[in-house]
This record gives sequence, C-alpha cells and structure tokens, in this order.
Amino acid sequence: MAKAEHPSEQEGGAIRRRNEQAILAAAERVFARHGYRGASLQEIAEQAGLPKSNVLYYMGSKRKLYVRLLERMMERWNAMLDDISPEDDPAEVLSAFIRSKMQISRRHPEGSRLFASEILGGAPFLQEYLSGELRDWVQSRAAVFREWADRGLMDPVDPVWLIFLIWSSTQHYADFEAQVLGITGREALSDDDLERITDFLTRVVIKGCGVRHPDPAAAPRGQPAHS
Amino acid sequence: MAKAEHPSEQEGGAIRRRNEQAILAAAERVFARHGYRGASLQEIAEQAGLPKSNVLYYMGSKRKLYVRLLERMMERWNAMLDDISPEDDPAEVLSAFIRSKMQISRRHPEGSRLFASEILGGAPFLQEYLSGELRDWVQSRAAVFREWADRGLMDPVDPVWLIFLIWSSTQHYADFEAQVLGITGREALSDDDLERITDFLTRVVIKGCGVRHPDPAAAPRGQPAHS
DNA sequence: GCCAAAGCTGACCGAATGGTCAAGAATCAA
DNA sequence: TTGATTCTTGACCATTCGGTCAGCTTTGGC
Repeated sequence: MAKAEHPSEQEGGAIRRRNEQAILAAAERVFARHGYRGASLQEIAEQAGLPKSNVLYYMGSKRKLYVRLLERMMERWNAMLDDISPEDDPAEVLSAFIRSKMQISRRHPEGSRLFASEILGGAPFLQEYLSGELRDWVQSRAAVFREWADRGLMDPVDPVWLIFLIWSSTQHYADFEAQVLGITGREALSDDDLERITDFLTRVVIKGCGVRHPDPAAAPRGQPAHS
Repeated sequence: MAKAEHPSEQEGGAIRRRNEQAILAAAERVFARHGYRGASLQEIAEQAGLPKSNVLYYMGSKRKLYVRLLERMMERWNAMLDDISPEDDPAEVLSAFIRSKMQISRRHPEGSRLFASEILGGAPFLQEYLSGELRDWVQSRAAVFREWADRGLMDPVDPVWLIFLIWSSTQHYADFEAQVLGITGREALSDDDLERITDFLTRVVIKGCGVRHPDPAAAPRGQPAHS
C-alpha cells in the first residue's frame, strides 16, 4: 500500500523539504496532544505557519500525514534494534537497552506520545506492525533472554514481561511527562535527572532479575552487591 | 467549582440512575479510545442507546461529562490509597501496592486509558490534582520509603522514581493492551496471566530494591531468596 | 526571455460537531 | 383525577471538520 513514494528521502526542491519538515513537526505535536480524531488540520497548519490548503497540497490527506508520522517514528525505533546474541553480557545488553529506549523518549517525546496515543486508541493503524515485525523482534530477544536464564546468567523470568517492564518504565517519562512534572513540581527534567533515572531503572532491573556476570567460570551463590 | 451536585450519590429516580450509568459507561469507552476532542457525543449516545439530546439532558455538556468521568476514576484510585507507616513491612507494602494498582487497571481498563489520554494531552483538566492531592500523596509515601532506606530495610533508591516505576509498569497492561495482545498473539489476558505478571513485577521490584525483612533484629548480609 | 512545472491559496462543499429549545409523553405524589 | 415534575426527542443553530478546485504566482532549466 505504501508504494514507491519517497518514504523519507530528500527528493523535491528545497522548498518542499522545508515545508514538509515544518508540517511534520507541527503535526507530530498536534496529533500527540489530541489523538488522530481530535487533531485538526487547521491547527496543524497554523502551527506550521501555512494555510490549510498548503498542508493538504503536500500531504494529500489527514490519514496519509498521520501514517507518515507513525512510519517515521517506527524508523527511529528500528534504528535502535541492533542485534544481540546469547554470547553478550546480559548486564551490558540490558543496560544499553534501557539507555537507548530512554534516549528515544528524551529526543522524540512528541513521537513517543503519538505512538502511545495510537496504541491507546486500539492501534487501528499499527495492528499489522505490532503482530508482525515487532512481535518477531520481541520473540527473538526473548529467546536470547531465555538462554541466559538457562545458563544461569539471570533468574528465569518471563522475557516478554521483562521487555514490557523496560518499555513501560522508560516511555513513562515521555508519555506521562505532565504527571511527572506536576508531581515533582519541576518545569522540566534535566539531563542529570534523566541520567539518574536511567541508572535507577538499570540497577533495579539487573538486580531484580538476578543478572550475573558471565566471565567467572563458576558463580555458585556469591552476591555481586553492586556492579 | 464542583459545587454540591451529586458527585456520585444515587439520588434521582431509578430512570435517571439507569440512564446515567449507561451514558457514563459508553462515554468512558469513547473518551478512552479517541480522547477528549476526538470523542463525539453522537457516538457516545449511540453506544448508550439514547438520542444525543438525552445525553445532554443528563450531563449538561461534553466538558461536564468528561470531568465527571475523571472524578469517578480519581475516586476509584483514592479508594486504594490506604495509609502506610514506617513500621510496616516494606515487602508487604510494596507487594500490596503493586497488586492493587494491577487490579484497578484490570477492573477499569477504560478508565485507566481515559486517565492516560488526559495525561498524554498535557493534563488540561487534572493539573491541579496532579500538583496538589497526588503530589502530597507521593511525597508522604516517599518519606516512608526513605525511612526504610535509612533503617537499612531497602536500598537507598529515589522513592519517587520507584513509585513511577510501579505506576508505569502496572498501568502498561491496561493502557497498551493493544500492543501487549498484538505481540503475545493473544486475544485477551487471562486472570492467570495477570497473576503471573503481578508476581514477576513484585519480585523484580522487591529484589531490585534490595528489600529485606524487618523482623530479625540484625540482618547483616543473608539473602532472602524468595518470600 | 520563455514556458512548463511546482508552489500557493481563498472560496467553496457536504458532513459532522456541541449545544439549544420547545413541545409532547411519562411518571408520581396528593 | 389532578397537576407538577421529570423525561424524551426531533428540529434547528452556528461553527468547524476534511477535502476539492480553479486560478494565481514563483521557480528553474533551457
């Protein structure tokens, strides 16, 4: 269905590229805030500094604009999905996993909220992706986690619930930003805060799943304390 | 602002009570799925089996209906906020906390999504609540957690981040239900699944925060394994 | 300088939006 | 039975929605 149309390439003149960028940025904000139905092209156009007709000229329709935003977010996400193998150090992989998910939430909070809104609404546009690509990705990581557990490198926790735990706890700081700020009384979270939260989540997950270092040949029962 | 209008009492005739219930249930579904702006009174009326005029007759306006739903959800939430004291067993408190949050998500998934949608949109109707009531609640629990840490009953983790971790990971199964089902390939999560997930989260949090039992006078370094 | 292509946009369309209202139907205490 | 209160609802309102289109200006290769 997506045919051969420039999915994210930089064809077209400089004018087109600039205007499309402005529209996409504005649309991401508006869709994230009000959902697909609640967002209006009028508001998107105003935030992009263009007449509504111009938005439709570049994007074709509200639906196409929305789908394009979702696809852009999925691409960002996929850029994070570097491969892992059972030979890797579980602690390092989990730590890197948490850190990179946290950075995506940090760098693209509107995109993160857009995605959340889509899922909240029952994922009408993403169902295929969820039960296809993403499912495969989860299953392959789950297999690695399971092998780690079999080798005694971590507790035999259900890998899928573990992945959901990491996803939810990291995405929380983008999706529920309003709640986090209201409760902490802050106006924004600093890079330092994010760093501390990342450390906290990493520590709890690794310790909570009983992750052990692979290097020592036999690790009978000693507790690693920390790091 | 809420004045003395029946916040949730059962005054009015049986007709009124029945119709209001139907409207509230339908509205919770529609608002949860499409957000405040995206929801239409027409759709709510259809799902409630009433003409649109009737919805407005009972609820006054879209805004009032929405606020009433939010308040109802906050009441359910508040019913969970039983007091805790530093004398309690940390493991028991955290376990009960996770379990009851999980049950609310389970029992009121639409309400949970409605709340999530409100926060996603910047919490325009709940900002006061977040930075008032809820903030106080969090701060008071955080103080208890901190005392536990001081007494060596758990690691010195930041209590606020810990609360957010529990909130996000439990609410995930209601808010991101579409994602969870798509990835697991299931049509619904069973009570058994929920029980297992609850156990998993409880174990990871308690172990991950190094929670120890208070009873033994001196608990130098023994690890509690489980339970 | 020419001219096709690309960019731009106000006017306009039917449909749907939240909300009002008046007039009738059902209910209920007396 | 009466009379007041509650309930019900279709017609209607101004506004906004996503989308179309014709006609204009600007751009850029030749």
